[in-house]
Amino acid sequence: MAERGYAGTSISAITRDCGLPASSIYWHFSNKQGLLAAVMERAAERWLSQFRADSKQRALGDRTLGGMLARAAPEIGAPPTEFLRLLILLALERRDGDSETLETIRRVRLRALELIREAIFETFRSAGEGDAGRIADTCSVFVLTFGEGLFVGQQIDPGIDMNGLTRQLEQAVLALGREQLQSSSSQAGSARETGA
Amino acid sequence: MAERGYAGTSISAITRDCGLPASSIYWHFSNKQGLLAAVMERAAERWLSQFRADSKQRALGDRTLGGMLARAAPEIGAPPTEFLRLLILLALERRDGDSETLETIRRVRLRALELIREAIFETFRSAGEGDAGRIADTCSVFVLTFGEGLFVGQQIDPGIDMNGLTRQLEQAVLALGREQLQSSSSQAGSARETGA
Amino acid sequence: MAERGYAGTSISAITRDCGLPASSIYWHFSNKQGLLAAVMERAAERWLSQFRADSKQRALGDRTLGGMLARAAPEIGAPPTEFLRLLILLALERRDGDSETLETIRRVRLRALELIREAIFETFRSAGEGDAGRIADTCSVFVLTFGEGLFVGQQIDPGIDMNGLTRQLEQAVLALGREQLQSSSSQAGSARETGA
Amino acid sequence: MAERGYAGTSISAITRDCGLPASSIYWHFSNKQGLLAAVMERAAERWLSQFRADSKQRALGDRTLGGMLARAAPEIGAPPTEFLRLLILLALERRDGDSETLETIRRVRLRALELIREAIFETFRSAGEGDAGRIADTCSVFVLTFGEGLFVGQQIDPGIDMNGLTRQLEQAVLALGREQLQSSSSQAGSARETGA
DNA sequence: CATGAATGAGGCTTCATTCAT
DNA sequence: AATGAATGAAGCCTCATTCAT
Repeated sequence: MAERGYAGTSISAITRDCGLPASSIYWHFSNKQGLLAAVMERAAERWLSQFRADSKQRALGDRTLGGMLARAAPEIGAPPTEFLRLLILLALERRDGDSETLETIRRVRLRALELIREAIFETFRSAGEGDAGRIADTCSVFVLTFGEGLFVGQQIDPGIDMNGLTRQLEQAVLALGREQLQSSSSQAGSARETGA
Repeated sequence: MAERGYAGTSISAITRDCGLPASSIYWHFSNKQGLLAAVMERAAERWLSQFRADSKQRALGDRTLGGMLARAAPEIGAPPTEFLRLLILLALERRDGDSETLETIRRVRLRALELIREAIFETFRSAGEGDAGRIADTCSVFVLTFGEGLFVGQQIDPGIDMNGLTRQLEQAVLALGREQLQSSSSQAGSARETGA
Repeated sequence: MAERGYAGTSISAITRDCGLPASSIYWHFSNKQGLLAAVMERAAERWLSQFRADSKQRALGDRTLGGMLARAAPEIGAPPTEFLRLLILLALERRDGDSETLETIRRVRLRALELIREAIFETFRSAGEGDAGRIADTCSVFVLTFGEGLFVGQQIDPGIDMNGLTRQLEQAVLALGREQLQSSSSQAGSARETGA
Repeated sequence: MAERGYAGTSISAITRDCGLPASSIYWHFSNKQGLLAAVMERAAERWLSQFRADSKQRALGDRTLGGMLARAAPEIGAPPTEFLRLLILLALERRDGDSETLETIRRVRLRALELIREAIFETFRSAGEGDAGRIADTCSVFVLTFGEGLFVGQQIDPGIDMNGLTRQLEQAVLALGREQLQSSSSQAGSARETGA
C-alpha cells in the first residue's frame, strides 16, 4: 500500500506476496479497510518502539536537533521510512468513508512532534528551561513540516542534497530561536523599564 | 485522480462525472495512462500560465519572498492547489511502467523552483547581484521543500497556522541569507587579509 | 430463479445459459436484484397479455368458472405456470431489503383475482347482476387461495388428481353461491315480512 | 432456511446466530444438506408430537373440521407454522440431487392428511361410518390443498381474512359432503330400483 | 464525435468444508 | 465437543478496453 496506494494494492497481490489465500486473509481481518487499519496501527507501533529504544541509547549521545537530524537524514527514503510513504499517501488520498485512517495518521504525527520538541528543547536548554520550552513549542511544527517536505522531495528527486538541507534546517531553527530569545529579552527589558 | 489516486479513479467514475460514455473518452485519449498524462500536462500548463499572468501584475507589487509567501499561503489547500495534490500523490505512488509521470512532475517542480529563486533574488538584491544569486541558489530548494511540507501538513491537519509558518519560513530564509553574506564577506575579508 | 430461488441462482449460471458474459448482463441490469425485478415485470406482462388474448377468444366460449378451471387445470405445473413458481418462491423467501418484489407479486395476484371474479360473476349472472357481483366478491379470494394451494400441492406431489380437485372447487363455489343466494333471499323475504 | 431458502442460508450465518464456530457445526452434521435433513426431521417430529398432545385434549373438545379449523386459523403465519414455510419453500426449490427432502415433505404431508381425514370423518359420523369414511377420503385432499393455499396467501398478503376463508372452507366441505351423500343415496336408491 | 453494447480479466468477499489441536 | 486457522471454489460486481454503428 505504501507503494501503490490503497486502491492500487489488490488483495490478490497481497496473497501473492504472503502465500496465504485471500480467504485466510479475510479470516484475520474483517476487510481490506480493516487490514489497512491494522497495518497502520502496527507500523506506528513499531516506529514508536524503535524510537523509544533509540532514546535510551541517545541518553549518552547527542540529543540536540543537530544530532537528531544527523541520525534522521540518511534514513529518509530508506526502508525504515517506507512507513512514512504509507502515511502521507493515505493522508493525500481522499477515500470515501474513512476518518479512522486520518485519525491514526494524526496520532502518529503528534508522536513525531513530541520527539522534535524534545530535541529543540535540548538544543536551547542553556538559555533556560522557560525560553527553551517556548522555542520548542514555536519551532517544532516548523521542523516537522520541513521534514515532511524533505520526504516528498526525496520521492520526487532521490538525488537531493539531504545533508545540506538538514544542515540548513538546523541553522534556520537556531536563527529562529535566537531571534525569539532576543525579542523576549528585549520585551523583558522593556517590561522591567516599564515596571520601574 | 487528485482525490483518489490513479488506481482509485476508474474510467466509469469519470464517465459518471462528465456525462460522456467511456467509449467517447477513449476516442479522446489513448488509454487511462494517456488521460493521466494529458491531465497533468494541462494542469501544469494552466498553473504556469496563471503564474505568468501573476508575474506581470507583480511587476508593480511586492516581488520578494515575503510577498510571494503572503500570496501563496491562503491558496494552499484551496482549489488552485488541487493540482498539487495530484502531483504529490502520483509522485508517491510507485506505479509500474511510469517514468513519464515522474518526468512531468519534475518539470513542473523546476518551474516552481525558478519562481522561488527569483523571489529570493529580489529579496537580497540590495546585497549585490552576485551574493543575491548565490543565496537564491542555496535557499530556493529549502523553500520549495518547506512548501511541499506545508501542503502535506495542511492535508493532514487543515487547522495548521499557515500564516505563522510562512512567516517563520521568511525569517529563516532571511537568517540563512544573512549568515551566508557574513561568511562570504568574512571569507572575502580573510581572503583580502590573506592576500595582503 | 423459479427453480432454485433467488440465492440459488448465480449470475454465472445465468451466463452459462444465455451465452453473454456476466459483465454484459451488468450492462443491461443494475443488479442481481434489478435483474430479478425485470424478470418479474416481464413475466407478469407476458402472463397478462396472454390472458387478454384468451379473453377475446373466450368471448365465444365458456366464460364461467367451470370453463376457466377446465382450461387452467392442465396448465398447472406445466411451462406456462413456471412463472407462478417464481412468484410463490419469492413470496416465501424473506430476503432483506426487498419490498419491491412483494409489491410486484401482489400486483400480479390482484390481476388474477379480477379474472377469477369475472368468471364467478359469469357463472351466477342468471341470478341477477347484484347477487352475482356479491357472490363473486365473496368467493374470488376463496378460489384464488385454492388455486395457489393446488400449485403447491402439485409441486410436492405431481400425481394429484388435478381434474378431480378443480371439479370439487367448482362444486364448492356453486354451493357457496347458492347458500349466499338463499340467505339473501330469505333476508329479503324476512325484510318484506317485517316491512309488512 | 425457512426464511431465506436453502442456498440463501449460509453456514456462517448459522454460525453467527448460534455462536458455535462452523467447524463445530460440522462435528454435529455431516454437511449442509445433512443439517437440512436433521432440521426437517426434527421439525416434523416436533409438529407431530404437538398434534399428538393436542389430540388428547381434543378428545373432550370439538373434533370436527370446524373445530380444527378454528384452532388452526390463528396459527397460520405465526411461529408454529414457520416450519410450514420451510416445507413449502423446499418443495418449490428444485435443487439438484435432493430427493430425500421431498420424501420427508411428503411424509409430513401424509400425516397432515390423516388428521384432516379424521376431522372430516368426525364431522360426518352421524351419516354413518361408511359414508363418513368415503366423504373424508374425497374431501381431505381438498382441505389440505386449500390449507396450503391459505398459507401462501397469508405470506403474500398478511391481511387476508383468515377466519372468513376457513369458515367458507367448512361450508364448502359440508356442501361437498352433502352432495356426495345425496348422490350415493340416490345411487343406492336407483340401484335398488334397478335391482327391483 | 458520440453512443450502446460487449468482453475477459480481475476486483473484494463469502462459500462450504477440512484439519490440527 | 469445541475452536482457531486454513483453503479453493465460487459469489457478485467493476475494471479498462474495444467494436460497430
